[in-house]
Amino acid sequence: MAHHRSDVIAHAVALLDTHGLAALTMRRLGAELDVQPSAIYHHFANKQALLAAVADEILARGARPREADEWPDQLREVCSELRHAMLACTDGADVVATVWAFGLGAAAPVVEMEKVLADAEVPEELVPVASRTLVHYVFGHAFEEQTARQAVRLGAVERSLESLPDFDLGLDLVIDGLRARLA
Amino acid sequence: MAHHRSDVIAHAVALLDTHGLAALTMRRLGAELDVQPSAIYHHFANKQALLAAVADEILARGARPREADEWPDQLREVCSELRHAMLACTDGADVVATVWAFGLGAAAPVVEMEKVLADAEVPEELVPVASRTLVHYVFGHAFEEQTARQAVRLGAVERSLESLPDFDLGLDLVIDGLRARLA
DNA sequence: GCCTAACCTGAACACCGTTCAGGTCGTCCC
DNA sequence: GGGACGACCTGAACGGTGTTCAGGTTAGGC
Repeated sequence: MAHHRSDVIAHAVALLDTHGLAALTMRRLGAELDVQPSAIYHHFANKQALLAAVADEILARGARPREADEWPDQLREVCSELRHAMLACTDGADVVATVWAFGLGAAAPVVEMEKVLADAEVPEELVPVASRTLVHYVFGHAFEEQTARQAVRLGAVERSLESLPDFDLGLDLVIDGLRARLA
Repeated sequence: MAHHRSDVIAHAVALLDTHGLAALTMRRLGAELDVQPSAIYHHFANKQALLAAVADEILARGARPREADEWPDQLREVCSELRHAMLACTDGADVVATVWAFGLGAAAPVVEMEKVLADAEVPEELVPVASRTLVHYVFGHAFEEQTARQAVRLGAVERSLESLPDFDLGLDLVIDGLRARLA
């Protein structure tokens, strides 16, 4: 039975979630689809392109309605959605952050942040600075949390998970800095 | 002629810098040292341990004297040193950030940041939040800058490098947020 | 009923990290 | 002088990896 591109993505996300990024192999994904590994190359030019699609799918699955009126809460909404979408899937932060850094996908959250900032009358030259600072914070926090949790689970390293700083507190730090810049 | 652990690290950093992370292979490193790949395992338990040592070496090479008196400038000094150390070596940000996230090394900058913050009478519960926010920002910014630059150089993606936000501006955003929290 | 496009096969290529039994060599101690 | 020991290395192998390619199958539109 023939598969579509979306089938491949769905199976890739499932494989990623259940067995982690290391298990997301062309061979294993092929086996999961009951297909030769080379068949996947009919749908994606290479593994990077597959991962880009996977990252976009992870973000799409985490979409939540927008409800806030004020820009600080709007930023919190976007950042929180981004964070939860990545944490909802094993190694999600790694995949999304890498794909985004390469400029291959996962761009939607940053675009939305820049729109919120522009609507809030943040000076034009400050918009990219603020959006990047926010997204770097969200990626860094999620990546560290997910990686540390996994390192502990695998027993690779002894490290207290209690020391992980609170997400919202750090986010408010950046938002406060932005607010101070607007006054 | 027999090599020491430090020889292996030096050659690994050189290989990383000249040909990038993808070329930092046990086989290639062995060839560079005129030695079988398996010989490296006499010095390091596995590649992760090698990379941890490489990350520490990258940071050590970027060390610069401390001159600032006030805590905001002290933070800028530490962050700037960390950033430049990573950018000085091809894929340096990737290596250092990954090693740090796994808790295998590259911890010195964060320790120093926490000391600066504690000495500045930042509330105890805010110290880890602030240090993590800063380090996530520095890692994220450096990683994006290095990755984007490489993606463009390889022609993998069309993307303007002009849109990269200024490092110091974003850093000041976080420091301002911290300052507001102290008042 | 043919043709085209989508989808897939199966084998191969050139790598990768890692393991292991064994070998060499210098240094220290008796 | 001789033996033990530790550091360092060999060479082959194992079980993976992403990717390529010529060719095969099959479903749908004209």
